[in-house]
Amino acid sequence: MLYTKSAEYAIQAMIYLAEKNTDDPTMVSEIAEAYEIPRQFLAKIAQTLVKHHLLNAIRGRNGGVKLAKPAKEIYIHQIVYAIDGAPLEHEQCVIGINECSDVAPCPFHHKWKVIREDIREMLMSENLHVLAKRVIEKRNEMSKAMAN
Amino acid sequence: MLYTKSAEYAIQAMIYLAEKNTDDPTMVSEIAEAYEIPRQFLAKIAQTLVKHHLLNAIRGRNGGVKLAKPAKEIYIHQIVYAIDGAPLEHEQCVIGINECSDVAPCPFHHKWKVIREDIREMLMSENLHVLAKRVIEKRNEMSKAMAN
DNA sequence: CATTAAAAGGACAATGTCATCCTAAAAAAA
DNA sequence: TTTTTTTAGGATGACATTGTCCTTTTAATG
Repeated sequence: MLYTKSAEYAIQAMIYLAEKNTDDPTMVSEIAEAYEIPRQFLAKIAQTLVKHHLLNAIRGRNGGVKLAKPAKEIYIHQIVYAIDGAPLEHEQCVIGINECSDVAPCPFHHKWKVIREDIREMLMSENLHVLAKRVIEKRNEMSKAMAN
Repeated sequence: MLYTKSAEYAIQAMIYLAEKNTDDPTMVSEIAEAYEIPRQFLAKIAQTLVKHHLLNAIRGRNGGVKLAKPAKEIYIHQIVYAIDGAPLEHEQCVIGINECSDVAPCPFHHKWKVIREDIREMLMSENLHVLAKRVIEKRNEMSKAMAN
Protein backbone atom coordinates (compact mmCIF):
# COMPACT_ATOMS: atom_id res chain seq x y z
CA MET A 1 0.00 0.00 0.00
CA LEU A 2 2.55 2.57 1.12
CA TYR A 3 5.54 0.39 0.43
CA THR A 4 6.37 -3.10 -0.77
CA LYS A 5 6.20 -6.32 1.23
CA SER A 6 10.00 -6.27 1.31
CA ALA A 7 10.02 -2.86 2.99
CA GLU A 8 7.43 -4.09 5.46
CA TYR A 9 9.66 -7.04 6.36
CA ALA A 10 12.59 -4.66 6.73
CA ILE A 11 10.66 -2.43 9.14
CA GLN A 12 9.56 -5.44 11.19
CA ALA A 13 13.12 -6.74 11.41
CA MET A 14 14.49 -3.36 12.44
CA ILE A 15 11.81 -2.92 15.11
CA TYR A 16 12.70 -6.38 16.41
CA LEU A 17 16.32 -5.31 16.75
CA ALA A 18 15.38 -2.00 18.36
CA GLU A 19 13.26 -3.89 20.87
CA LYS A 20 16.10 -6.23 21.80
CA ASN A 21 18.27 -3.20 22.31
CA THR A 22 21.51 -5.16 22.58
CA ASP A 23 24.94 -4.71 21.11
CA ASP A 24 25.26 -8.43 20.38
CA PRO A 25 24.41 -9.53 16.86
CA THR A 26 21.08 -11.22 16.24
CA MET A 27 20.72 -14.00 13.67
CA VAL A 28 18.53 -13.29 10.68
CA SER A 29 16.92 -16.70 11.23
CA GLU A 30 15.77 -15.62 14.69
CA ILE A 31 14.05 -12.53 13.32
CA ALA A 32 12.57 -14.49 10.43
CA GLU A 33 11.07 -17.00 12.83
CA ALA A 34 9.68 -14.33 15.15
CA TYR A 35 7.79 -12.59 12.35
CA GLU A 36 7.23 -15.62 10.12
CA ILE A 37 9.19 -14.10 7.28
CA PRO A 38 10.85 -16.48 4.76
CA ARG A 39 14.37 -16.79 6.10
CA GLN A 40 16.30 -16.59 2.85
CA PHE A 41 14.20 -13.71 1.67
CA LEU A 42 14.82 -11.74 4.83
CA ALA A 43 18.53 -12.50 4.44
CA LYS A 44 18.46 -10.72 1.08
CA ILE A 45 16.67 -7.76 2.57
CA ALA A 46 19.21 -7.63 5.39
CA GLN A 47 21.99 -7.52 2.79
CA THR A 48 20.41 -4.47 1.26
CA LEU A 49 20.02 -2.79 4.64
CA VAL A 50 23.71 -3.46 5.35
CA LYS A 51 24.66 -1.84 2.06
CA HIS A 52 22.60 1.18 3.03
CA HIS A 53 24.35 1.38 6.41
CA LEU A 54 21.22 0.76 8.42
CA LEU A 55 22.49 -2.61 9.66
CA ASN A 56 25.90 -4.00 10.48
CA ALA A 57 26.53 -7.66 9.74
CA ILE A 58 28.88 -9.96 11.59
CA ARG A 59 29.69 -13.08 9.61
CA GLY A 60 30.49 -16.55 10.83
CA ARG A 61 29.61 -18.40 14.00
CA ASN A 62 27.98 -16.21 16.64
CA GLY A 63 27.40 -13.70 13.89
CA GLY A 64 24.24 -11.88 12.94
CA VAL A 65 23.04 -8.36 12.32
CA LYS A 66 22.52 -5.31 14.49
CA LEU A 67 21.44 -1.72 14.07
CA ALA A 68 24.19 0.36 12.53
CA LYS A 69 23.29 3.36 14.70
CA PRO A 70 21.11 4.23 17.69
CA ALA A 71 17.42 3.46 17.17
CA LYS A 72 16.60 7.12 17.76
CA GLU A 73 18.49 8.04 14.61
CA ILE A 74 16.74 5.59 12.30
CA TYR A 75 13.54 6.85 10.67
CA ILE A 76 11.04 4.71 8.84
CA HIS A 77 11.40 6.57 5.59
CA GLN A 78 15.11 5.65 5.55
CA ILE A 79 14.20 1.98 5.65
CA VAL A 80 11.56 2.34 2.96
CA TYR A 81 13.97 4.31 0.82
CA ALA A 82 16.71 1.69 1.21
CA ILE A 83 14.46 -1.16 0.11
CA ASP A 84 12.02 0.39 -2.33
CA GLY A 85 14.28 3.10 -3.67
CA ALA A 86 13.84 6.84 -3.79
CA PRO A 87 10.30 8.17 -4.02
CA LEU A 88 9.37 9.80 -7.32
CA GLU A 89 10.34 13.45 -7.06
CA HIS A 90 7.86 14.70 -9.64
CA GLU A 91 5.17 13.45 -7.29
CA GLN A 92 2.81 11.29 -9.23
CA CYS A 93 -0.76 12.49 -9.72
CA VAL A 94 -3.27 9.97 -8.37
CA ILE A 95 -5.19 9.84 -11.59
CA GLY A 96 -2.15 10.04 -13.79
CA ILE A 97 -2.82 13.35 -15.48
CA ASN A 98 0.42 14.62 -16.94
CA GLU A 99 -0.01 18.31 -16.33
CA CYS A 100 -1.16 17.88 -12.75
CA SER A 101 0.38 20.44 -10.40
CA ASP A 102 -0.72 22.97 -7.79
CA VAL A 103 -1.34 25.47 -10.57
CA ALA A 104 -3.21 23.09 -12.86
CA PRO A 105 -4.40 20.39 -10.50
CA CYS A 106 -6.18 17.18 -11.33
CA PRO A 107 -9.66 16.94 -9.80
CA PHE A 108 -8.33 14.98 -6.81
CA HIS A 109 -5.28 17.09 -6.36
CA HIS A 110 -5.93 19.06 -3.20
CA LYS A 111 -7.42 16.23 -1.21
CA TRP A 112 -4.73 13.86 -2.28
CA LYS A 113 -1.99 16.35 -1.54
CA VAL A 114 -3.05 16.56 2.09
CA ILE A 115 -3.18 12.79 2.45
CA ARG A 116 0.20 12.40 0.79
CA GLU A 117 1.75 14.88 3.18
CA ASP A 118 0.24 13.06 6.15
CA ILE A 119 1.82 9.84 4.96
CA ARG A 120 5.13 11.53 4.35
CA GLU A 121 4.99 13.12 7.78
CA MET A 122 4.27 9.76 9.35
CA LEU A 123 7.22 8.06 7.66
CA MET A 124 9.59 10.96 8.33
CA SER A 125 8.71 11.60 11.97
CA GLU A 126 8.68 8.12 13.47
CA ASN A 127 11.95 6.58 14.55
CA LEU A 128 12.71 3.04 15.66
CA HIS A 129 13.25 3.98 19.27
CA VAL A 130 9.76 5.38 19.68
CA LEU A 131 8.14 2.56 17.76
CA ALA A 132 9.92 -0.14 19.73
CA LYS A 133 8.96 1.54 23.00
CA ARG A 134 5.32 1.62 21.93
CA VAL A 135 5.37 -2.03 20.93
CA ILE A 136 6.79 -2.99 24.33
CA GLU A 137 4.18 -0.90 26.15
CA LYS A 138 1.41 -2.56 24.18
CA ARG A 139 2.77 -6.01 25.01
CA ASN A 140 2.72 -5.18 28.69
CA GLU A 141 -0.84 -3.88 28.52
CA MET A 142 -1.86 -7.02 26.69
CA SER A 143 -0.38 -9.38 29.27
CA LYS A 144 -1.94 -7.36 32.08
CA ALA A 145 -5.31 -7.64 30.37
CA MET A 146 -4.80 -11.38 29.95
CA ALA A 147 -4.08 -11.80 33.65
CA ASN A 148 -7.57 -10.55 34.59
CA MET B 1 -0.27 3.47 -4.51
CA LEU B 2 -3.98 3.56 -3.73
CA TYR B 3 -4.94 1.31 -6.59
CA THR B 4 -3.38 -0.48 -9.53
CA LYS B 5 -2.34 1.03 -12.83
CA SER B 6 -5.35 -0.69 -14.38
CA ALA B 7 -7.72 1.09 -11.99
CA GLU B 8 -6.00 4.37 -12.78
CA TYR B 9 -6.57 3.81 -16.50
CA ALA B 10 -10.20 2.96 -15.75
CA ILE B 11 -10.72 6.21 -13.84
CA GLN B 12 -9.11 8.23 -16.61
CA ALA B 13 -11.29 6.59 -19.23
CA MET B 14 -14.46 7.15 -17.24
CA ILE B 15 -13.60 10.81 -16.62
CA TYR B 16 -13.02 11.19 -20.35
CA LEU B 17 -16.51 9.85 -21.02
CA ALA B 18 -18.04 12.02 -18.30
CA GLU B 19 -16.39 15.06 -19.86
CA LYS B 20 -17.75 14.27 -23.31
CA ASN B 21 -21.17 13.96 -21.78
CA THR B 22 -22.77 12.47 -24.86
CA ASP B 23 -25.13 9.60 -25.40
CA ASP B 24 -23.23 8.47 -28.49
CA PRO B 25 -20.71 5.69 -27.98
CA THR B 26 -17.02 6.58 -27.87
CA MET B 27 -14.39 4.28 -29.31
CA VAL B 28 -11.94 2.77 -26.84
CA SER B 29 -9.16 3.67 -29.28
CA GLU B 30 -10.09 7.36 -28.99
CA ILE B 31 -9.80 7.26 -25.20
CA ALA B 32 -6.58 5.27 -25.35
CA GLU B 33 -5.04 7.84 -27.65
CA ALA B 34 -6.16 10.79 -25.52
CA TYR B 35 -4.53 9.42 -22.38
CA GLU B 36 -1.72 7.45 -24.03
CA ILE B 37 -2.98 4.18 -22.65
CA PRO B 38 -2.10 0.97 -24.57
CA ARG B 39 -5.19 0.42 -26.70
CA GLN B 40 -5.59 -3.33 -26.27
CA PHE B 41 -4.98 -3.08 -22.58
CA LEU B 42 -7.63 -0.43 -22.16
CA ALA B 43 -9.98 -2.61 -24.19
CA LYS B 44 -9.58 -5.35 -21.58
CA ILE B 45 -10.25 -2.91 -18.79
CA ALA B 46 -13.32 -1.65 -20.60
CA GLN B 47 -14.59 -5.23 -20.84
CA THR B 48 -14.35 -5.54 -17.08
CA LEU B 49 -16.14 -2.24 -16.56
CA VAL B 50 -18.92 -3.43 -18.86
CA LYS B 51 -19.27 -6.63 -16.83
CA HIS B 52 -19.58 -4.51 -13.70
CA HIS B 53 -22.29 -2.37 -15.32
CA LEU B 54 -20.28 0.82 -15.19
CA LEU B 55 -20.02 0.99 -18.99
CA ASN B 56 -22.29 -0.06 -21.81
CA ALA B 57 -20.65 -1.35 -24.96
CA ILE B 58 -22.01 -1.05 -28.48
CA ARG B 59 -20.38 -3.48 -30.88
CA GLY B 60 -19.75 -3.19 -34.56
CA ARG B 61 -19.27 -0.21 -36.80
CA ASN B 62 -20.01 3.13 -35.08
CA GLY B 63 -19.79 1.23 -31.83
CA GLY B 64 -17.91 2.11 -28.69
CA VAL B 65 -18.54 2.49 -25.00
CA LYS B 66 -20.48 4.92 -22.84
CA LEU B 67 -21.31 5.41 -19.20
CA ALA B 68 -23.92 2.94 -18.04
CA LYS B 69 -25.55 5.53 -15.78
CA PRO B 70 -25.43 9.27 -15.07
CA ALA B 71 -21.97 10.51 -14.06
CA LYS B 72 -23.41 11.74 -10.78
CA GLU B 73 -24.17 8.18 -9.77
CA ILE B 74 -20.70 6.76 -10.43
CA TYR B 75 -18.25 7.01 -7.53
CA ILE B 76 -14.53 6.42 -7.77
CA HIS B 77 -14.55 3.57 -5.31
CA GLN B 78 -16.94 1.67 -7.59
CA ILE B 79 -14.42 1.86 -10.40
CA VAL B 80 -11.54 0.81 -8.19
CA TYR B 81 -13.62 -2.02 -6.78
CA ALA B 82 -14.58 -3.24 -10.26
CA ILE B 83 -10.98 -3.40 -11.43
CA ASP B 84 -8.96 -4.22 -8.34
CA GLY B 85 -11.59 -6.20 -6.50
CA ALA B 86 -13.03 -5.74 -3.04
CA PRO B 87 -10.79 -4.11 -0.44
CA LEU B 88 -9.54 -6.38 2.35
CA GLU B 89 -12.12 -6.25 5.11
CA HIS B 90 -9.77 -7.22 7.90
CA GLU B 91 -7.89 -4.01 7.17
CA GLN B 92 -4.22 -4.75 6.91
CA CYS B 93 -1.83 -3.31 9.48
CA VAL B 94 0.82 -1.10 7.87
CA ILE B 95 3.65 -2.94 9.48
CA GLY B 96 2.08 -6.34 9.21
CA ILE B 97 1.70 -7.18 12.87
CA ASN B 98 -0.85 -9.95 13.20
CA GLU B 99 -2.53 -8.88 16.41
CA CYS B 100 -2.88 -5.28 15.29
CA SER B 101 -6.30 -3.82 16.17
CA ASP B 102 -7.74 -0.82 17.96
CA VAL B 103 -7.35 -2.68 21.25
CA ALA B 104 -3.80 -3.88 20.63
CA PRO B 105 -2.52 -1.49 18.00
CA CYS B 106 0.77 -1.60 16.17
CA PRO B 107 2.94 1.46 16.78
CA PHE B 108 1.67 3.20 13.65
CA HIS B 109 -1.92 2.22 14.14
CA HIS B 110 -3.67 5.43 15.09
CA LYS B 111 -1.92 7.64 12.60
CA TRP B 112 -2.42 5.18 9.82
CA LYS B 113 -6.06 4.64 10.68
CA VAL B 114 -6.80 8.32 10.18
CA ILE B 115 -4.99 8.42 6.87
CA ARG B 116 -6.74 5.28 5.67
CA GLU B 117 -10.11 6.77 6.50
CA ASP B 118 -9.24 9.96 4.62
CA ILE B 119 -8.42 7.92 1.56
CA ARG B 120 -11.59 5.91 1.88
CA GLU B 121 -13.59 9.07 2.28
CA MET B 122 -12.00 10.54 -0.82
CA LEU B 123 -12.79 7.51 -2.96
CA MET B 124 -16.34 7.21 -1.64
CA SER B 125 -17.35 10.87 -1.88
CA GLU B 126 -16.15 11.88 -5.32
CA ASN B 127 -18.31 11.12 -8.31
CA LEU B 128 -17.54 11.41 -12.01
CA HIS B 129 -19.81 14.38 -12.57
CA VAL B 130 -17.94 16.54 -10.06
CA LEU B 131 -14.53 15.38 -11.23
CA ALA B 132 -15.30 16.00 -14.89
CA LYS B 133 -16.63 19.46 -14.09
CA ARG B 134 -13.45 20.30 -12.22
CA VAL B 135 -11.27 19.07 -15.07
CA ILE B 136 -13.18 21.25 -17.54
CA GLU B 137 -12.90 24.30 -15.27
CA LYS B 138 -9.18 23.76 -14.95
CA ARG B 139 -8.79 23.52 -18.70
CA ASN B 140 -10.59 26.82 -19.13
CA GLU B 141 -8.44 28.53 -16.53
CA MET B 142 -5.36 27.14 -18.22
CA SER B 143 -6.29 28.44 -21.65
CA LYS B 144 -7.19 31.84 -20.19
CA ALA B 145 -3.78 31.98 -18.51
CA MET B 146 -2.14 31.05 -21.81
CA ALA B 147 -3.91 33.84 -23.61
CA ASN B 148 -2.26 36.49 -21.42
C1' DC C 1 -24.20 -10.44 -49.64
C1' DA C 2 -19.48 -8.72 -48.98
C1' DT C 3 -16.76 -5.38 -46.71
C1' DT C 4 -15.50 -2.71 -42.98
C1' DA C 5 -15.17 -1.34 -38.26
C1' DA C 6 -16.02 -1.94 -33.70
C1' DA C 7 -15.93 -4.70 -29.00
C1' DA C 8 -15.13 -9.66 -26.95
C1' DG C 9 -12.11 -12.82 -25.66
C1' DG C 10 -8.33 -16.40 -25.63
C1' DA C 11 -3.41 -17.01 -25.71
C1' DC C 12 0.83 -15.49 -24.58
C1' DA C 13 4.93 -12.24 -23.80
C1' DA C 14 7.33 -8.87 -20.68
C1' DT C 15 8.16 -7.13 -16.31
C1' DG C 16 8.38 -6.72 -11.32
C1' DT C 17 7.80 -8.65 -6.80
C1' DC C 18 8.23 -12.37 -3.76
C1' DA C 19 10.56 -16.50 -2.64
C1' DT C 20 13.88 -20.57 -2.75
C1' DC C 21 18.21 -23.10 -3.70
C1' DC C 22 22.87 -23.65 -3.71
C1' DT C 23 27.68 -22.32 -3.26
C1' DA C 24 31.20 -19.06 -1.40
C1' DA C 25 33.31 -16.41 2.19
C1' DA C 26 34.16 -15.46 6.94
C1' DA C 27 34.87 -16.45 11.64
C1' DA C 28 34.50 -19.16 15.90
C1' DA C 29 35.02 -23.64 18.01
C1' DA C 30 36.51 -28.46 18.12
C1' DT D 1 43.45 -27.80 10.46
C1' DT D 2 38.80 -29.32 10.12
C1' DT D 3 34.17 -28.59 11.25
C1' DT D 4 30.41 -25.77 12.16
C1' DT D 5 27.73 -21.72 11.79
C1' DT D 6 26.80 -17.50 10.12
C1' DT D 7 26.17 -13.78 6.27
C1' DA D 8 27.02 -12.81 0.97
C1' DG D 9 25.62 -13.49 -3.36
C1' DG D 10 24.36 -15.69 -7.90
C1' DA D 11 20.81 -18.36 -10.26
C1' DT D 12 16.40 -19.67 -10.68
C1' DG D 13 11.36 -20.36 -9.83
C1' DA D 14 6.46 -18.79 -8.72
C1' DC D 15 3.22 -15.48 -9.23
C1' DA D 16 0.78 -11.08 -10.29
C1' DT D 17 0.44 -7.12 -13.10
C1' DT D 18 0.97 -5.04 -17.37
C1' DG D 19 0.94 -5.24 -22.19
C1' DT D 20 0.46 -7.48 -27.07
C1' DC D 21 -1.34 -10.51 -30.74
C1' DC D 22 -4.74 -12.78 -33.12
C1' DT D 23 -9.29 -14.65 -33.92
C1' DT D 24 -14.33 -14.28 -33.18
C1' DT D 25 -18.59 -11.87 -32.82
C1' DT D 26 -21.50 -8.09 -33.89
C1' DA D 27 -23.41 -4.54 -36.58
C1' DA D 28 -23.41 -0.76 -40.04
C1' DT D 29 -22.41 0.42 -44.80
C1' DG D 30 -21.37 -0.30 -49.78
